[in-house]
Amino acid sequence: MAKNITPRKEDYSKWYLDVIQAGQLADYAPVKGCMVIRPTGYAIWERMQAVLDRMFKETGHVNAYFPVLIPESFIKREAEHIEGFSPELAVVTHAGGKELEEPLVVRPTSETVIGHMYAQWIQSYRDLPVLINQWCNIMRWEMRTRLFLRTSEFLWQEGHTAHETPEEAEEETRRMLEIYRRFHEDYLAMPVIPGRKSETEKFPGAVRTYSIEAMMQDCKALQAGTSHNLGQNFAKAFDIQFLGRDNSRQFVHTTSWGVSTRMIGGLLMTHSDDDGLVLPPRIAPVQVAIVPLWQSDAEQSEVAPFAERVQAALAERFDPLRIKLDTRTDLRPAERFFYWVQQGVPLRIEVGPRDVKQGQVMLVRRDNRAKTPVPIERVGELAAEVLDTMQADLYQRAVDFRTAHSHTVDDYAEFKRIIEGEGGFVYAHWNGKAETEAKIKEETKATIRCIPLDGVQEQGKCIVTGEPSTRRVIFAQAY
RNA sequence: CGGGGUGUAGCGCAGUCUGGUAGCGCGCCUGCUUUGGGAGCAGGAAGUCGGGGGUUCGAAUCCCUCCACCCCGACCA
Repeated sequence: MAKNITPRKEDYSKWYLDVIQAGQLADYAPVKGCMVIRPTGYAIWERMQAVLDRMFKETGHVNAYFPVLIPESFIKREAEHIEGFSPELAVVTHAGGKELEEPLVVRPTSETVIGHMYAQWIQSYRDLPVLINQWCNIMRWEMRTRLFLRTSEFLWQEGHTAHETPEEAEEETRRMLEIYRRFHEDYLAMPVIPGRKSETEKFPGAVRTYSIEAMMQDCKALQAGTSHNLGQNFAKAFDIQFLGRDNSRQFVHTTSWGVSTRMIGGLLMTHSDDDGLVLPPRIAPVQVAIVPLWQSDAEQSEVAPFAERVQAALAERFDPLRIKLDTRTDLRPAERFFYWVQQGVPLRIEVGPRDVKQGQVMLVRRDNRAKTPVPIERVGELAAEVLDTMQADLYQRAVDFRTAHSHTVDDYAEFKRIIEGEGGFVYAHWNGKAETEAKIKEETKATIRCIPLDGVQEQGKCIVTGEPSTRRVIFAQAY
């Protein structure tokens, strides 16, 4: 049984790696900073993809694919973009046995190459909006890496849209942020705070960057998704012009938005415990594991068909591919139980000779280990109920955790005490200046996570300089 | 790039100071007993001790050199 249900804050990094190992999700690759995602880890990504892809399509987006190699000159076209990305580019200089005339950059993001294509595709306002998404891998040669949270190569989706007016672009940027919020809260059971990034933290080349910010179990913040209003910056750099309704040539307004395999890391650091993964039912690749128990052949002949009946009953209500019947005989029951615990499967159904006699099965929740005997006639219905409850409980538990570690602070000394102590989110007034932000980061390692969208207007004084401020921003140490 | 640390069996480590037959735990293989919460007993396989050079009768251990990785900063979805 679990000795520690919530991970210890000290050596949280080690705990995190242990969870990944326990769940057999990923390994470090031979190339520094890159990772191999194993089938169990990839299945989680596939679930995320499936749900998000549907949400994108419901909002009118379509998928396409652009090349992994980008001419170096493309990256250089937008001044902020090249400045932001050049330190972390991987560059191909040789191919076909000789040196290339122009080096090719392994995409760190695709605004440039997509902008290049949009310039050719878009001629008229009738061509707008363009609403394209791409599922792909990208590479950013980060100095320090961490499985899922920050690897040199990672999988993500990047949406790139082009619009006729600034209003439409802003609306799109906010719409996609809202989709990310819904996905995280409804599926991943991760409460997030949607907000705007400060100038310092925004995407290189963006006019405005929005993000959703989550709190991990060690009270550090994780930027879980971003949505950028790129204004006309990339349109001007790549000459994406169209003939408007008034017969004038205009630059389009573009957006980009993305979430990545980092979400898997965030999921682990939100819900998992010392025994391994805890996956919310709606995102879990395997929702139910049925573990039949028998010793003798006689017991097997009773229990096996009973377990299959359970499987069939569940298949009527759940995706059959997300139900596993664990008939392994080379592992003892305790080992099979623990295997599914480590994998984070939300619901385990134990079926033994005692249950068969009573016409029942035992439902066991992953998160709180609660066991409930249920009659086989109602197993599908009650399993679904337990999963719904568990989904809601996980979300509420995360909300409560975040609430317990959020503070409203007006005094810089207290600010420092909290940030350097237990950590968490600190809501404080700020004068809006980058130098103040830099000073706070320098002194406390805390950065402005976001300016919350639902923040209230109030008169206050900057926590450092005492200058007037009209709204609070969220400070936290971040991954 | 700055500061700190580690390279010994698949994984985690001891042994290094004080040179003398390569060790422990987990995992793996075989057999028996177990089996409603991470098994027990017995047997077994597996290591050019990060690479190269030097000192020595003899080097995982001492010296020189190179390499790799990890942690803390700067960078970041």
